[in-house]
Amino acid sequence: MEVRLHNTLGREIQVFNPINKSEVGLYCCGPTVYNYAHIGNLRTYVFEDLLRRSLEYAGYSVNHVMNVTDVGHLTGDEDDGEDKMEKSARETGKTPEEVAAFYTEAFFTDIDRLNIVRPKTACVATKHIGEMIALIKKLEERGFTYTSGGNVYFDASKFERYGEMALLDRQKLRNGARIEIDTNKKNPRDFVLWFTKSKFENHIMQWDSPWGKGYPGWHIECSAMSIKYLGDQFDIHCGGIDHIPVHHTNEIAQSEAASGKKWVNYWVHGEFLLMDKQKMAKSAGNFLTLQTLIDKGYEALDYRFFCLGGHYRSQLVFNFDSLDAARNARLSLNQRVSELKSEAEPVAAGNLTGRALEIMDKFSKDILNDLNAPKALASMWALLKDQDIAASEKLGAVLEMDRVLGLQLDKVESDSPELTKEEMALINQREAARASKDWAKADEARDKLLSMGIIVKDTANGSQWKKRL
RNA sequence: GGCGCCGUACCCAAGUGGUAAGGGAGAGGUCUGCAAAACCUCGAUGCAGCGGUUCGAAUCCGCUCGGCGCCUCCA
Repeated sequence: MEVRLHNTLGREIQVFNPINKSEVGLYCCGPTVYNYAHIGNLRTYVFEDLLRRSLEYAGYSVNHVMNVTDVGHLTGDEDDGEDKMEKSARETGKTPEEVAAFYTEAFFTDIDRLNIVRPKTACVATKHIGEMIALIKKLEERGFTYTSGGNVYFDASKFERYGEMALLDRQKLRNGARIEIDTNKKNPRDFVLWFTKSKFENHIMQWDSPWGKGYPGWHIECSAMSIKYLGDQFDIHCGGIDHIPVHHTNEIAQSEAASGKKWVNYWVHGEFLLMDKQKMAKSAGNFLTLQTLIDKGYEALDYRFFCLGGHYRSQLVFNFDSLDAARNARLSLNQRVSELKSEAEPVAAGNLTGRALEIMDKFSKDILNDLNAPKALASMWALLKDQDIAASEKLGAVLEMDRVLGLQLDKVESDSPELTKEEMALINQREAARASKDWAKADEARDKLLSMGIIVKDTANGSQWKKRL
């Protein structure tokens, strides 16, 4: 099946053609583990998971690599010049290593709860300092660097296509609009590859290098690690839209300057989650974590479902009314799947026929056309609500869809639970009360069953029951 | 100041030239002892506003209004 993706290089939807027909190289920018991920960050990982699952759905094997940044970089707008990792460490009384370990674990807990498939390789920055130094040396040998004020800089003027993806040439950049200008730079677009002159005192995390003891610049780790695990040319690199102008621009410059080749063929970027019409950001203090949602009684998958309701390239407005809508919709979805499971065995995806096959094909076409999850979900509802499709076909199709959607429909229990003796006794008591028209007693039994998680419904064929999902 | 983008029903949200997907909430109905669930029906003659192009525009162009992001912390 053909996959189409919006490529930031060229700003258009393109047919995806991998370098290697069987395996796709996919690099996703990962977390900086100095704090919890917020749900805006997690939206991007849900999008990347949708991308990975879609590629696998289309028949590709995906070599998925993600970095874990445990080297701190500069803090926020009210920058006091401190390293994020070390700031967090100081505030919590831990070492940077302990901080990294704690938030790395928290991050993977979150993505597991969201049913995001873990990357095949999660590479840690501090374990790849050697590769970073080697890459900087290569850039130095090829004449793309200079040293100033003790730091090694990338000379952007030496790389002709600098800023091409971000369309920087069309912009009249306002230098230092938001940050302090580094007077060591020859050109505002230059960036640090290796620091030896720390702006901050007593920097804990430092390594020996040919340029002196110090630590790497922000961008070099992604280039060094992606090249190590995926080669100096690979298929897809993704991340948040905010990375286009700086981080990814600089990554492209240093990677292509080092190899002399085009580095990445497709750049795919996810849009922001908005909170009260503003971007959700740690620095703005308006962020929510997944755990906060769970503490409020939502499930992680409710948030995943919410994310799938919007297209990854559109800003998505978060509020609790919308999250409630997602939760209710998912509850209804699970109920339907549960009922289908009690009625029939799923038809294998390859054996779908008729209307179910038609809907399945539309679903595939939409999801593989730049990951249009909202359209795909509409197909899913069309399938489930169709009166003429057999339960076995519906179940087979919806489970196939869930390979991409990742809503754990395979784990939904069949809607014919075994009851305990006590529960069964209550059912029988209620039936007896109903037979003698003792409605108060019957309702009491129903309420008690409900409190035990059993929903009773009366049909023409007698009472039926199901577990509350 | 420059650049990128958005404005679709009560809410969220698809739709980039052919006559408005889907979800949630809501209303009415069937069924029921009552519920619940399920199912049926209803819901924008309209896509921020005003012009223009076109046989035809939410979709293209212009202007106006409103909003978001970026311009080296950022998903």
